[in-house]
Amino acid sequence: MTSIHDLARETGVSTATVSRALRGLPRVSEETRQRVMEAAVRLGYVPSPHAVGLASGGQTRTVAIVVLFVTRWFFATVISGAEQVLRERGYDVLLYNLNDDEEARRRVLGTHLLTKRVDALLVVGLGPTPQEVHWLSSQGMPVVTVGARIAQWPSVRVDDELVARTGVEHLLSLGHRRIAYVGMIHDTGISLATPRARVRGYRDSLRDAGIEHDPELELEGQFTLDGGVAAGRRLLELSPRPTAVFCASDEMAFGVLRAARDAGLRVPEDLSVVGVDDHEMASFFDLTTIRQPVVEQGRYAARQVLDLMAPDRPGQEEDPAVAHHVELSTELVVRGTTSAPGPPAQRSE
Amino acid sequence: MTSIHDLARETGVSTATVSRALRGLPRVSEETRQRVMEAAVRLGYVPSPHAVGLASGGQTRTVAIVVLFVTRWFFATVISGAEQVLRERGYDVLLYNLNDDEEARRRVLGTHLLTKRVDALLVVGLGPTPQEVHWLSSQGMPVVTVGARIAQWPSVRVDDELVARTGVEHLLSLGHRRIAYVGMIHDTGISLATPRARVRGYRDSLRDAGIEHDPELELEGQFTLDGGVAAGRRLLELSPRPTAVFCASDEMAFGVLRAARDAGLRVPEDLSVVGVDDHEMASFFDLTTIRQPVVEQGRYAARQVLDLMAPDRPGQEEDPAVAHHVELSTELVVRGTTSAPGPPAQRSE
DNA sequence: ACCAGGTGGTTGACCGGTACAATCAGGAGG
DNA sequence: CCTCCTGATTGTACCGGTCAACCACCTGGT
Repeated sequence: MTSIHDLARETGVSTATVSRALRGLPRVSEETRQRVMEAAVRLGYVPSPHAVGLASGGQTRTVAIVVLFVTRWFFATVISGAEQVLRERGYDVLLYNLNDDEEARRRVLGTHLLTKRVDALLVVGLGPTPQEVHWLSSQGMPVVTVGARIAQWPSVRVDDELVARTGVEHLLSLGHRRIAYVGMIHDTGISLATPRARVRGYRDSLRDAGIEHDPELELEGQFTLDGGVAAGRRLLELSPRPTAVFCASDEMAFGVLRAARDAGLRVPEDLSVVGVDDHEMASFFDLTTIRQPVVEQGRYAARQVLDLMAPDRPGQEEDPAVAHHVELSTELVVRGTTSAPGPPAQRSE
Repeated sequence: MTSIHDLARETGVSTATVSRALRGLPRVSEETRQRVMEAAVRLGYVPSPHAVGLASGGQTRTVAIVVLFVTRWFFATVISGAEQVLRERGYDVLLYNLNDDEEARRRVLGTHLLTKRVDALLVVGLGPTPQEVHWLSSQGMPVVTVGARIAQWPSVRVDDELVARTGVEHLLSLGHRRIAYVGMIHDTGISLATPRARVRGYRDSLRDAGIEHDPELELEGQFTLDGGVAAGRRLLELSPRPTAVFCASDEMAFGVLRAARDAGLRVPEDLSVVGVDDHEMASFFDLTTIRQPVVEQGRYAARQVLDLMAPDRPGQEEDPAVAHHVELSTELVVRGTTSAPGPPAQRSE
């Protein structure tokens, strides 16, 4: 590997001059700069990131993004939004895919990041434990969360409780009274703020409408297609059957639709279904859903991370002590999977 | 930030001893080691990756993965497979999402990677230009490709030509003669080996069956859902209509199914559809498809990358001069979207 | 003719570790 | 009692850059 010293020898100037020439700093004659540049290209010179980092204050120009599942549409989309704005600003993205592995989570949040390979951290969809929050803060690591609200850190999210209320109230307004919930009920170890807020919204809406809470109607869906199918099946075995289902994600809603179809039920006549996300396939299934801006959440979070790292920019006059929580708005998209409940006993058998 | 010097002062030993104590090297008394460890924890010591890298031969323990679209199921899944095995071995993943941006591709493959932030490179789904190949090779960068075969570099792929043949021959064997192709026809700038091989396989199968090649039946699908819908629509306006479609990806196949449904056609009676991938939603649509092992391709590629970086391991007796090309096997999964063509003129109008 | 000030460039001290040669203390062996 | 050996530890030269201080030279004002 050719180093800056080789270039210096080659062009007959000092390493300092080479360094400045290459970085376009002043105090280098145009002629020298040309010579250096030429030599750099000719010898295929590439600066060592380690040396650069060491010498100039330890920046890595890298941001870590921690997600639960890269393969899930929501996460992949957030990543894609964030990656784009980070790359535009010259930052690289280090990806940690926890894959629901508690052990991996511990290592990543506890030890690996601490190795300071990274200037900042973007946590998507999982709420770090207070311990981890404390640890990362004490290391001076700038962190932004997406989908979870930690007091100390800026966050970007949607109002998950409102999301659930919107969905459930849509169903209530159509006349449904027996409304099921498919989502995540029990924590699987990795604590998720989102599912919890959504159940809460669901329950509150029902309560506000004077409907008693029926634990039988709350099902585990794991936020996956298959989880949705399984939940859907169990749901349809109940009697009386619910007339509507609110699913905490579109993917689970797809699963429920499938289960309904398999059971020979008509949607929406026999069963209304609402999802959350406006997944790229939602319109495909003609699914009524609560749309949330996903790429935007990624973009926004990335910008917050950048702000965090460059605290003093002109025109920014905010109190740095107050973490900035952004809540993006959501929107009910009514499509074909919801309608008023059909006549209660129209099935033949 | 506390450095190794602070620890040395704190414990009253030299930095050299601290370094060895922390890394578990011999020639350090157990007692000293304990003292150092304790101090490290107490002061929240974290070694600087830059310093480590600089001092010990410039390794970064980071592998870059370059993909076209993180949001696409195939890519996300490959990433997830690769990330897992890399992380197990202590490597981090730097993600570059090209997002079909020719400019970004140039920067990443041409300049950014060269900054040597990375020990190796995993390229998924795009074939670097000969120039880029040469450039990266000359920099001594280990590269493995997924889905494209570059002579100089190891690769992991499926036989895309065979994939297409399998699909088309399945349709031929059912009696179809007028078979359309939906995939990518024209390069969008970023050169893709996969789509090209699949068209080739499609054409060859038809030729072998003595069917003349009809350019009207080859449609651009962009490998997306929407692209599939659009292609499907155009397809169904043709007359005579094709009786079957081979789609180069499941996502496009979903789109075609949608278009068919919208047009009031029955699948498979009026139109047979075959996809490629066995996408997680394929069984959902009851789609006949050619399954390819996706996570495995990621895993396998990651292992190859690791081998490339650790050339001499016991039990490895291969010729290093010969790049290793792995071809994983695929499998036709027959589901409900294919059948013999229906009676040619059974439609009423 | 002399000094202020700007340009083009050099030197050497870091940055935070690693690695290797040298040192040192404390038995074992002769 | 001296030599040799061994395990523990230290000193210090790197690794490949950046940065501040310093220098020589030239120009122009007075």
